[in-house]
Amino acid sequence: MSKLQPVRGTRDIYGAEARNMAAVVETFRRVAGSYGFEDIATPIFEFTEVYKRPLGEASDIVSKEMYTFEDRGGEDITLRPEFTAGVCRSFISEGMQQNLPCRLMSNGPAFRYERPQKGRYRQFHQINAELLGQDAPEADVDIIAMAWRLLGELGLADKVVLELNTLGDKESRATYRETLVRYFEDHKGGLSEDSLRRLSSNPLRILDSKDDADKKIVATAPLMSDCLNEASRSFFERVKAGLEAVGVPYVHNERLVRGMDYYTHTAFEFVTTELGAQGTVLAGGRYDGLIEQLGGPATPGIGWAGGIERLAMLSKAGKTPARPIIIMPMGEAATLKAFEIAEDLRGIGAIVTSDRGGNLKKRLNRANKARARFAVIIGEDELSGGVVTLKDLDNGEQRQVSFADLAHSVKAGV
RNA sequence: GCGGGUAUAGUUCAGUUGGUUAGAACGCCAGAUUGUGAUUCUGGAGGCCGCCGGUUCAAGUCCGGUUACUCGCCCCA
Repeated sequence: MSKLQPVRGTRDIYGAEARNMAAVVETFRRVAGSYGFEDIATPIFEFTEVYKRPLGEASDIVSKEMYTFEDRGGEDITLRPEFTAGVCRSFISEGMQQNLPCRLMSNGPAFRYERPQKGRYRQFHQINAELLGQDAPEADVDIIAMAWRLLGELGLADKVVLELNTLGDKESRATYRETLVRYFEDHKGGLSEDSLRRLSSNPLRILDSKDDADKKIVATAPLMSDCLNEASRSFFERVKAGLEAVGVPYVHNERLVRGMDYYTHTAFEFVTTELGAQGTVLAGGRYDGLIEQLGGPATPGIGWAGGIERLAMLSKAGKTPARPIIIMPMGEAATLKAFEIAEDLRGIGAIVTSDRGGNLKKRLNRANKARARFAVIIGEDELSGGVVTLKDLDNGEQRQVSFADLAHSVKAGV
């Protein structure tokens, strides 16, 4: 008996989980707003080329994780696997270079065909921030400080560590890559199968390997910091100095690399040990060549993305909604009057629903399950007397209150 | 794509060395009040034991396959 269930790697989000995720998004929008970021909502699918080119043909995302299909018009379409490329496409399409810098925030689903795991889904949700048009390292500091503030407001300052690294500019990165490949070629015999594959596809990734044999070789591998040219070195120094000035703690992790090809200079990850293998909760970096690569005007950029599910699992920031008031009209005339009463109570900010079904016993029972604070009972007796019966569901006490006094009584918490 | 674990009621789980009508708790429904809940009492509904096949006189239980979930690898938010 195959049950009707959501597609593998997708799921229904409701209840406490939905509240926690909504709280992450709300906090993000408020915090990013305070740094001058404004909303942008780009389509959740784009022409495949938009993702393929910047991410790199050989990247895992492009080579095996994208949801790509041909639509009915024969267009090659891909569901967004990440936000940055789409936002940059939008920047170009809309001619935003006229008004730099752009501070753009967005949130929503992204799609990757991966094996699901705790904190990893095929449809997952991200918050995303991009700062376009500033090439100074202080922009990196701004955007990382914003992430740190967000994490703090989510109560995660103690659960998360900022790991920071630089990939250098194009030139430094190329030099390092060569140096590294040469080193690993000399130690080929000891490398794991995965790392041998990475040697040709993404040698920097080997630095991040969890294989014990690899780790030994990596331990004595040449460092990025030894291959940085002067410009890259001073860029990184200014990022670090800025972070210290603004009070964001970090650790320099020489082994931190990025999956996407388009990153340059600053790369960072906020990681936690509380989510098993999916420890990265928010990550990003600088991507100075990306917009040009997509065919736009050369424009520097830096941004990050945070996993909403992962942040929500850690922070549990969602609040249970305020307790409702439930109106229980008995009879036709009372039912009509109840509409008016309900609207009055909503007018003072209360959460109000009406329960018109079944006997009073059933309705009170349901009210109890709904965590209701008050029941407002209105039958023929009440109606003719111009009152309602206001019942406090915590202590069981009830009394008659006139229509005119009801809102006031409820507000006073009586 | 690769490896480990799990699959029994709406939910969380029991279920002996294979043995006949598969259980508990919570939840749900009804009754004990005709206009008074959350407590209490009584009763009830709800399971092709994930699916397919094999071994056996006999399978929820053993074996194989499959699917889903889950943990890890890969990769990533």
